[in-house]
Amino acid sequence: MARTVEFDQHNAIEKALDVFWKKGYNGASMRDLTDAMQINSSSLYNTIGDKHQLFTECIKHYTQKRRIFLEQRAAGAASAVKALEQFFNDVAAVVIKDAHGCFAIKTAFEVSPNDHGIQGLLKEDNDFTHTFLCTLIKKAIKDGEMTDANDADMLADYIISTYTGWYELFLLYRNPIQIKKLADFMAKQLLK
Amino acid sequence: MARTVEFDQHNAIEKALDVFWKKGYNGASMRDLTDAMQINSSSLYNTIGDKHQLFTECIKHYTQKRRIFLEQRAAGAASAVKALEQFFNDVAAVVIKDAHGCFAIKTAFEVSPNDHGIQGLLKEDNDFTHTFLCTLIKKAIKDGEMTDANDADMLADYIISTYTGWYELFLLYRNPIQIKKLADFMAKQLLK
DNA sequence: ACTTTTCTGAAACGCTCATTTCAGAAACTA
DNA sequence: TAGTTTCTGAAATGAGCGTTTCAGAAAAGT
Repeated sequence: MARTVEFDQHNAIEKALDVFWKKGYNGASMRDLTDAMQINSSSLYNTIGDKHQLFTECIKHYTQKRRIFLEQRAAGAASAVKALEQFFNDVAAVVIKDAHGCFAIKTAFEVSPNDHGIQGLLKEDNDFTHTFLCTLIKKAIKDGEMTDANDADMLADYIISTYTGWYELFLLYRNPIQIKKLADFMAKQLLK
Repeated sequence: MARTVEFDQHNAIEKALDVFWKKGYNGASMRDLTDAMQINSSSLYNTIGDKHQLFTECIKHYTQKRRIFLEQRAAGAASAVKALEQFFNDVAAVVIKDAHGCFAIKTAFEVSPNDHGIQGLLKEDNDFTHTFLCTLIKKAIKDGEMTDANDADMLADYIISTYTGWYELFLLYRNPIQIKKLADFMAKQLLK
């Protein structure tokens, strides 16, 4: 036996995520990344791998974190409709908080059209959110809290596609009130 | 006097736009660009300028083209609601057609958070679409074709933010039927 | 304490990046 | 056609890119 890895991989990936999030995949240099991670590039290549593998880990880290958050939120809700309302509020709050937009959405536009591996990871992430929303919608319909005039799959896609646009608007205008209004409107439309 | 510029600047910018569209600002190299434009880099620097100035021209070119398209469409519609329906159909068709998503939206996520100049151009573009939709919505309300329960400004933002999400979904799943369903649902929600 | 294994830091790798230079070709005027 | 101006093409610039190398430091087992 001999010495073990010195740096905290989990922590280093979080630092790398911050860099990729701010600068994008192509905009972030290995120098930027190793500086933020506070490790030498040889250590990086010996453990995680090259730039693309590091990016993949960052995507996985980001999506898993969100997944855990969603599951916790759903567990604590009084009803399906309350959980959906909670979801809209959460999303609006996050949109307003993130200075550089959602990392997954950014990546969907910058990287995924030319990278099937990353595209696959983003699809998985999206599928999870889709299933999460579908379950809530179906439950709300069964409990008579929502009308069953539309199919749940489409409504879930609708919700997902709507808040993607909130990110774009907020990147351009930085107006929290604008986003709040949109979130309220969507909640009113769907849950009345 | 002496010789005049040999290459067609307008055409060259269109070629550059294609490259930026596909690869993004940071993903496109000057080599990629001059190859597609079929000019030498010295000619490029002598006329348009550096990479950033070229990108700026591409954004202007793209947004102006869309502006002209919108104005033509609005002029030929029978009523405000018909024009809005037309708009939804047009957007859905373009989303399905563009392999790499909307250039303006891509840029909003990749470049604008770190570049106020580009951000300003995208805001102008967005403002134009916003005003375009607002005018139609107000007219529809005045003509009794839409309910005036919500304010037109918010509804315009709502429409814009919704179809941004269609682009993301289509980039991930490439499913035209999914997009069509969302467009139909939005039209039904707003224009019933 | 010695050996063995593995990680680290600094330097170097070849390559591509955006940008500049400049000699000569091209096109205009007179 | 001669003279003038300006554009073009190829080559060169230095900096930065992602990645690899390797000597030596560090930590484990014996």
